[in-house]
Amino acid sequence: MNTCIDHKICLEDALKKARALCNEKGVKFTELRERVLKLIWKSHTYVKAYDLLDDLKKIDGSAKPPTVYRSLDFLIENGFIHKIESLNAFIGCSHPQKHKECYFLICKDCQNIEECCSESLNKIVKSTSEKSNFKTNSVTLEIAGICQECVN
Amino acid sequence: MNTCIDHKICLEDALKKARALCNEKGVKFTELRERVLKLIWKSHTYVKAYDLLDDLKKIDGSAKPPTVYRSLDFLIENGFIHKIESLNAFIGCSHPQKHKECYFLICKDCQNIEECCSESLNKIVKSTSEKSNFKTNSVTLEIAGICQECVN
DNA sequence: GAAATGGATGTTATATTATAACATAATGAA
DNA sequence: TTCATTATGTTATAATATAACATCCATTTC
Repeated sequence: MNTCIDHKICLEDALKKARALCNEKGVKFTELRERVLKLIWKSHTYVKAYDLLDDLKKIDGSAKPPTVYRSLDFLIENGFIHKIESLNAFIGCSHPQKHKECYFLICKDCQNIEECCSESLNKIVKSTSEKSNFKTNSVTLEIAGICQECVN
Repeated sequence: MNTCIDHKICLEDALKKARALCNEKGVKFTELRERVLKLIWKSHTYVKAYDLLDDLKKIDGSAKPPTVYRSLDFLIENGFIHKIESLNAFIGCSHPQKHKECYFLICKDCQNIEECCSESLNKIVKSTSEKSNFKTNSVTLEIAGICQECVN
């Protein structure tokens, strides 16, 4: 369940964390990257790359696909956003400090995505795949359905 | 772990099951659809739509993207193949009779994909998402890594 | 058997998602 | 300052997927 009440706080929080982590890692949180992260955090709904591009163009008319995709790559690499594979879309990460395997609850009604972590679920997924003697590198777990708000 | 020894058997088995299920359901297993299913079952590695298209063109020079995508849609709808979201690729389903939620072990080395089912894992995923009062419709669980063969 | 129906396929065009390759600018280290 | 590196700009194109309309073909209904 999404606990966001004042979304300004989500946004500020995400930017603050990103700034801090970039500092810590010695990577650059450039104006462009910040802009893109802001646009992604406009809401809790997922965002498509070319919609981002349209938004960016309003600020900088010269923005082009690589402008967006490079920023997305940076933000993903550094754990500030996630790609939602089943939607070819992107969503802000709510805990980039302790970025690790998480899963996503994708509401088909309101397009909100909730990012969740479950240590026990992680363990079970890993141990299940290890039964097949499979060496796991990454797990994509995306659950589509209807969120609590929309069920009611 | 993939137990395929004689792949002809996998292929024949898949075709037989598809024929039987189409009969049962009263849907048409046309020549085109059979061709596409055969091409997908050429191996246990995942297949990309436009590679399929190239293969199809060798048989029927007039094949075009919709030719492939329509067959893929049919095969997915009827549970004969799966789409691998994290790869934009397709793979045959090894148990279309009792088609249900399964997960995929995707080897980044050999491109083989193993389809697995775990009733207990299913249950845990569902119950975990229900804790968020989320009404689950579909689960995408794709695990990338190195398969047993390739580890050795 | 003719006509009507609906599903499958053919065909053209285009939408959507993403990257390659090379040019230029900005930043920071030596 | 020069050099190296990283970031961004720019052009072009690759890769993935669907819309829309035409035609064909099988089945049924008369």
